[in-house]
Amino acid sequence: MPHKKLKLADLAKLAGVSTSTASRALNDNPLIKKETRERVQKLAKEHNFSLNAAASRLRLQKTKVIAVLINLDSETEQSIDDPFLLKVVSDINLAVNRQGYELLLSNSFMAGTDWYGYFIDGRRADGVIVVGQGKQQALIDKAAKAGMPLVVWGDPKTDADYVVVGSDNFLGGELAAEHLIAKGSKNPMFLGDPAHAELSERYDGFCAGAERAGVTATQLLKIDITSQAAYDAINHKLRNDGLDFDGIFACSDMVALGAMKALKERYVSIPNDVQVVGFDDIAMADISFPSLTTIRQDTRQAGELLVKKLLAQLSGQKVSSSQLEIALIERQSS
Amino acid sequence: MPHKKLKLADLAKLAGVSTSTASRALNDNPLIKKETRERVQKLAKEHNFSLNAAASRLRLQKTKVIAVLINLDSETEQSIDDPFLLKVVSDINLAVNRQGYELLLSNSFMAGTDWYGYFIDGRRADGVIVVGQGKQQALIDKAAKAGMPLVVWGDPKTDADYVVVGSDNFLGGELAAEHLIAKGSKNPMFLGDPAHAELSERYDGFCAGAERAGVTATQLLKIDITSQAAYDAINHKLRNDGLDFDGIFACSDMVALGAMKALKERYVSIPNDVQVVGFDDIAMADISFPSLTTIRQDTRQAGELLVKKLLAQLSGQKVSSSQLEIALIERQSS
DNA sequence: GAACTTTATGCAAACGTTTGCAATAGGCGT
DNA sequence: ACGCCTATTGCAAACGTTTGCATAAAGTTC
Repeated sequence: MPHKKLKLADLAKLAGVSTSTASRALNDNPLIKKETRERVQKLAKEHNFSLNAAASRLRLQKTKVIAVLINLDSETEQSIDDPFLLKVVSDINLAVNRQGYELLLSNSFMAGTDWYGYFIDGRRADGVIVVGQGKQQALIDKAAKAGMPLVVWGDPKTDADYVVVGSDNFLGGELAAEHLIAKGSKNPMFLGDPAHAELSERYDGFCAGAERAGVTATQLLKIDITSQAAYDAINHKLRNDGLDFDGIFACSDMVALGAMKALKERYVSIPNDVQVVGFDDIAMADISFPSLTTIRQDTRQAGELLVKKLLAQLSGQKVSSSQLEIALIERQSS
Repeated sequence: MPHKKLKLADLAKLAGVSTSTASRALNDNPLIKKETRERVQKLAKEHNFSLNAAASRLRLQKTKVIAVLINLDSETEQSIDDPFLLKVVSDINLAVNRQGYELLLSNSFMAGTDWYGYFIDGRRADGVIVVGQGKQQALIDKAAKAGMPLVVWGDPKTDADYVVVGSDNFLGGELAAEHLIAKGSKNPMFLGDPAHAELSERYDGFCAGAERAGVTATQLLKIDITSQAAYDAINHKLRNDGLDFDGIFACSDMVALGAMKALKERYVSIPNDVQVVGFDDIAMADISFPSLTTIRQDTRQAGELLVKKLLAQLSGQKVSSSQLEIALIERQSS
């Protein structure tokens, strides 16, 4: 039997009511007698009826869709391979669904530069969650100014007129520095690129924490934030400067893992010669050997909060940025 | 200036033409005089005009959306954390966009059990890509029988009446076995769970390859396919049986990494005492120490092919399952 | 029993596109 | 001048919901 597609009107006919009654019944509108409502709903289930979302959206001017815009750093079209970002997206997905919304996965390639037009005017989504501030702060600003319901995963200390949710990166840096020093490190080093908003917070926190713990001279090894770059940089540094550090605070776990590989290859003992602290707490942190001490970002709560704030905006409330709590997870690398 | 939302009719008025002409002009319909077309298009750009997707979909009965349905193995609602699956999704995303489609990220939580009704009747998507056959083969079958445009990422040897794209898992197993043995392994072991369709192929290939290379007695260590389970299982085995194997073919890189951690902790040298080969080639394979020899799955090509086949279905063509080529990437662990 | 309220339902318009068909205008051959 | 063809545009219907308003039936009050 070929699939016979029913519309609301057909369902209504089956139930012996008008289309309007059927519509209201499906929405559990108390205007309709309870008995009727249940009859219609039961019939809908039996026939696997589902509303035409396109028609519904057109009529309601609402999509019940949230777009997630992944802000790739690179200009070149390429897939995301940062496991942490993917984890964030995955947790957003869950939170979105839990609120009865659907998730449109997008990127600047599709959205172009006029995000408001594309998503909102185009009735593709009711609001947007931007993951990663990347280099497109200007576009985010523009969209926010146009009044687009918008929440950004990034550095919550960003001074902008849009809402940002992110971890307390400064505190994370502090914790890392204090931990390294408490574990005996005299020459801790920061590995990352303070040019990124979030990372600069981590670096500042790192310096502040170190100073407070009595270590004023911290090194900064500036690199692209990939594990490959970390690997190369540490190799290069060991060759040139020798082992003039005894602790590393890496700006992400992937960077930390890259650094550790270089250390291990050169028989630098972790944590005896060099202690390492990462950031994110991706799955690999626990599986690497030695396992990686790191600052955990609570992605589950992040997803929850991002969505909650976006929905609040949609219902007209004024919301503000906020920070997520973080925690140091101590493992073997320190 | 508050954002003034224009509809097609407004744009038409601006251009001094009728709505129908404007519509056709935007679609580059040659019925319309070239000059007029260009005028309308230019005007659209200037005013950041974008069509109301809801209205368009309603009228066209097409959404230009492809849904990606992530088939979680576990019953419990939880986020995906398998980096390989995420990579697949990410590459599908790119391929989808390249074809001018949008990507609806979904899961069984939203779609319920009547996928056809939800996605197709509900006009949420034109077709669905299922990632991971998981335990819901029945649901996939049902959707396929209902005539839903559908492509599955999984084991292409699956005998089902839906289209599957996946790697040549059998060949992967063979390559792994041959490589291990060529590198001197006498007692290679498979680490994984042959209950899964894809993994059973890998296991069968592994056995066949070993046999052909002259090793008839291969071990099988059956585990949940997580790195934690692998870690635990290897630890347990070393304690109970001692080191009675000298090669591991892990069913995935994550499993391999978990196993390697256990080996390293007990000072079993890789690759001297035990050689390890993984499967997938996730980013971590290269960064782990020692770096992991593995069978690379070409996720980029996978995304491309999945989308291509789905679109072919949409245009009424008959398509069949197909296998992706794989390659052994030799690194330090073997 | 008239006037009024309450409860339950139906009618019809509107959301913004796309497209078959009709219409207009100009060109050209006879 | 007439018919006919082509090129370009416009009219109006349709896609399937949702909802303000009208309606109808039934209950309540005086």
